[in-house]
Amino acid sequence: MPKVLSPALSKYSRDALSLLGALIREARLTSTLTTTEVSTRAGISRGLLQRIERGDPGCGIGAVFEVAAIVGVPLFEMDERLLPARLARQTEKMALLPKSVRAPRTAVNDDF
Amino acid sequence: MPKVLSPALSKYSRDALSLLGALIREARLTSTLTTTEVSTRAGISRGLLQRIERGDPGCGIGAVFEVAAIVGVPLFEMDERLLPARLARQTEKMALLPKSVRAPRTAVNDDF
DNA sequence: CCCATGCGGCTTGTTTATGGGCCATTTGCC
DNA sequence: GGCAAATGGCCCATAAACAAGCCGCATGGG
Repeated sequence: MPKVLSPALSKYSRDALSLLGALIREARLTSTLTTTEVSTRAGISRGLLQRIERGDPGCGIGAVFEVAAIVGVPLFEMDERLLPARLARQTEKMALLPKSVRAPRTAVNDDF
Repeated sequence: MPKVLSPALSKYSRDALSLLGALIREARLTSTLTTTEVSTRAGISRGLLQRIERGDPGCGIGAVFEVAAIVGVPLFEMDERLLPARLARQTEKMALLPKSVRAPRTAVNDDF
């Protein structure tokens, strides 16, 4: 018995996935790199690269990011050099907020 | 006998993963949502959400994007409403480039 | 037009992630 | 300080991703 079918991603997520895949494919073709080339560099199989370019939600995010990096698709609309600094800043911010959240009465309970 | 250990992601990818996880966690805490809350809404387990916030490369990209969407982390530094149009434009562009690439002599063979 | 080659899809076996449970610890509100 | 709740970590069974190899078809250069 199959079970209920994965809850289905939101349209936003699916669109984002498709877009990322398309950007990767475009970057690869523009660079004149074959699927074999890129997949080998990324340390993944050619089949997985195809799924990534197709926008398959099941792909490991590590593999996707790695491929994006290889073909030159910026992950955060941000230069590669800036990322470490950005991460450092973010990490600092994290220290300032609470480690855990407290139950808000009931979700959005503003009936007063 | 194990095998060689996954090729290890590039620093860029690892940083990007960590940053995304941190952004998600920040957004969740800011919204006062518990891990259980968010994971339930995303249709994933609490454990997976924890790995996502930790920046685990093995997480399915679909799950990560879905969580990001739920807590409100913009995937492409772009408003949710703009995504479909952006995807459409990209899709059009894709039609214009070659479906396959031709072998570049030999990698970067410009010894003339 | 012909051919080499890139590509997409499929199958199979194995590795791996995921879900669900549980516990110990930390955290923040009262 | 006390306590309920949130978090993080671990284990196990199952489902799923992944690699590898093969195919025929499409494609673009010569």
